[in-house]
This record gives sequence, structure tokens and C-alpha cells, in this order.
Amino acid sequence: MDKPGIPRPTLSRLPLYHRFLAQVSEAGRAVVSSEEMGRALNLPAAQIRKDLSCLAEFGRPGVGYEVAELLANLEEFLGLANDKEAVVVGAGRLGQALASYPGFAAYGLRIVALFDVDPAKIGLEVAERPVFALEKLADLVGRLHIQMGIITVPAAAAQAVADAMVAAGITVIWNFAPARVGVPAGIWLESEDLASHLATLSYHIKRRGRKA
Amino acid sequence: MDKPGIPRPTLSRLPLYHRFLAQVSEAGRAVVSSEEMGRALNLPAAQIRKDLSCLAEFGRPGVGYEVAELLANLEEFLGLANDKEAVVVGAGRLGQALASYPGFAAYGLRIVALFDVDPAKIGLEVAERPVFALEKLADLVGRLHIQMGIITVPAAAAQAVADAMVAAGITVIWNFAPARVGVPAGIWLESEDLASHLATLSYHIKRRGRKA
DNA sequence: TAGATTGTTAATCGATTAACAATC
DNA sequence: TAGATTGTTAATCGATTAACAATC
Repeated sequence: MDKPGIPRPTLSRLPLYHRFLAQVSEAGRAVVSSEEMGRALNLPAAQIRKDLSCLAEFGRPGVGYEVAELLANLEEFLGLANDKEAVVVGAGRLGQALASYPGFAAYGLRIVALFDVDPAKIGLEVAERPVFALEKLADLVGRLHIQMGIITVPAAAAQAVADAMVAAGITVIWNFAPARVGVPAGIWLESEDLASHLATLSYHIKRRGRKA
Repeated sequence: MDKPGIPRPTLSRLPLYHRFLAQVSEAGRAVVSSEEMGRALNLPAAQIRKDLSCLAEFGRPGVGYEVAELLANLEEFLGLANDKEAVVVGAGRLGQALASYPGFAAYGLRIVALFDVDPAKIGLEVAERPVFALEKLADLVGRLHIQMGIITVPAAAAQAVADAMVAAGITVIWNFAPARVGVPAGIWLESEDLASHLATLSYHIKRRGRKA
């Protein structure tokens, strides 16, 4: 269930194309070539053509891609127009920042509630979303058929939260905790893992040597 | 200057090994095998051995890896023990969340100041760090030899901020803005791009079909 | 038509995995 | 020694890139 046919690297580039096309569309352009997209996104034109051919054949040889058509198809393919509802578990600073971020709406994502175990946080409102006790997770997820769970708890609690999400019926998890979490087959997990990225950056700072 | 010899996928896994070894060390274990690490991290043992052999030869055939030694070497290799100083540009919710996150200290990262263009934010304190006017960026970065810049501004401002960071002498940039930014050769850029990950998650929600 | 650009095939590249001799 | 596990070589896999016939 994990191999959908579309290669992961390709899938991860589609949002870039979508974003670029939205800008180009905004600017009133009707047609773009893979060459031009490549220059703007710093990717080889051949890769872009290959990626786009995973969806369908859109382009017209000798002309390029029709912006509106390609944009609409990417939006459809990625499911961006569909309404998606998510809960955030962990109402700390990061959880609050995500719950308050207005940009998610453009992707069809609505965060409907936060959960926490801290009695001081339960009952609060964050950007007009309620903060509930973690025990209420299964009930709310089940009643509202929530599809996505966002984990913003400390590392030590991450696995237990993921397990609770899966048990509640969530099938897509976005994990921000600095911990490796395991999920059963059939559950899609994407981890941000800032700590790992930070370690990578640390390596590159070391390689640069100290400026001075 | 971008190809250091170590493959990017390998580099991105090293922090996982480091984290696992820190846990194992905490638990008092003296030796681990690649097999055991692989089970814990859900990676093939052969891949772990290959990755680790990029650093040096640590393991003892028939025995395994000495936890303390490997941990120390990873820490050294990734430069985690070195002090690193960063500035955050964009003192919104995400910028504040990052500036307040206590976990970065374990990676040697200290955020020394935030910057913003909003007069209402300039002069505030976030987790005991000052918020300065963006114009002051070059001065502070130059005087303190800041190595890392963290971008948490809206997409439209990201490129200008990156340019200002580079001009100020920053060589490693961690970008959280949902925009592709370009940097000159010699500058290391790592982008979180939550929006792209969200688009990927959206695709998988669509594929699951609505639960109901 | 001539010029441009696609979609796709084939060649290249690099990473993952399996297997095993070397070593403790 | 016998059993275990490494480091590395070779085989496999999959993605990127280059080239080009097909098409507008």
C-alpha cells in the first residue's frame, strides 16, 4: 500500500511545480515550458517533463504546458482542493504555531482541535480551536472522521501518541517530535525531524570552519 | 564545495544513529551490533555498517560497536559539541517557537537574537532573546561571527532575507519559509518546506479515500 | 515549412542490498 | 576452536540525465 506507482522523489517535487505554476498563473501567463520551469526551480528540464508525465500527457510539443490546465491537474492529483481535517496532539509552542498558521488553509487543511495532557492547557483556546484532554482523542477523531494527526509532543511521548492516533482511526500522521516512530502498514507517516536536519547543518558549519 | 565525500542519504541517517546510541548509552549498554541498531531504527544492518564505515572503522568483528566510542565519534563528526550561534529572522509564531525550543541546546545551537521588520515586535524579548530591526542584521552577524541564519518570514520575503544573510557573512541557512530560495555556491541551505510535505500528505489522504 | 518543445527511450549515475572473507 | 559480526566487494535496484523521434 506504500508504493503507489509514483516515485517518492517525483511526488516530493510536484508541490514545487504546483507552487511555481500558481505564481505564474497569478502573473497572467498562459503557457510555460519545462525549460523555463527548470530555470526557475533549479531543476533539469528533462526531470520536470519526466515527473509531469507521471500524471498524464499535458504538454504540447513545440508549445509547452498550458498553465491553467497543469495547475488544475496538479491540484487534483495532490488532492489540495479536498477538505482535510487534522488534530494536533501537543499544545506547546510548536503545536500552537502550527494550529495558528493561516497558510494551511490554502492546502485545504483545517486543524479542528488540539490535545494535551497538561491540565493547565486543557480548556484553553488556540486560534479559536479548543484544547482537549488527550483521553478525548479517540472520541473526537471517530465522530468527525479526522484523517490526519499532527504530533508535537516531546520525543518520549511520540510513540504512544502515534499508537493512540492509529487506534482512533487516523491514517496519515505528520510527526514533528524528534523521535523515530513506528506505524503499522497502511498508515502514512511523514516526519519533520528538525533535530536531524539540525545535526546535518551542524556538520556543514563544522566543515566551513569558523568564520573569523 | 557541496560534495564532501559523504553521500547525502548517509549524512541524513547519522543523526538517527547518534540519537539511538545516546539512548543506548543512557541505558548503560557498552556494545551494540549493526543488527540491533537496524531493528530499532528499521533500517537494514548492512546499510548501517556501510554508513558508519564512512567515518572510520570502529566496530570489532564478532563483537559489535563500542557504544561510547561510536557515540563520541558521531558527535565529533557532526560537530554537535561545537558551539554554534544562530539568528532567527521573522519573529512570528514559528520564529518564536524555534527561539524558545530548549532542545536545540543539546545540539550546541544557541539562538542569540531575532529580527523582524514589524515595529510592534522590535524591542520585544522572546525567551530572553532580543528582537531587533532587520537593518541591524549585518552589524550583529558581523560582530558576533554568527554562522547560521534561520528564516521564518512569509514566502514573499524569504529570498531577500536569504540575500541579506549571505551578504552579512552567514554560510549556513535553515529556511522554514514556504518558498524556494537560491543561494550562491559555498552557502549551505537546508529547507524545511512544510507546505511541500503537507501537499505530499494531502496526496496520501486522497489515496486512502475518505474514512466514513 | 522551420523552429520549438514534448514524451520517452536508453545510458548514466549513485545508492541499497546481499554475500562473504577477514577478524575477534 | 566455534560462533558472531564486521568492513567491503559485487550485484541489484531505482532515479537522473541525455538524446531524439514525434508533434505542434
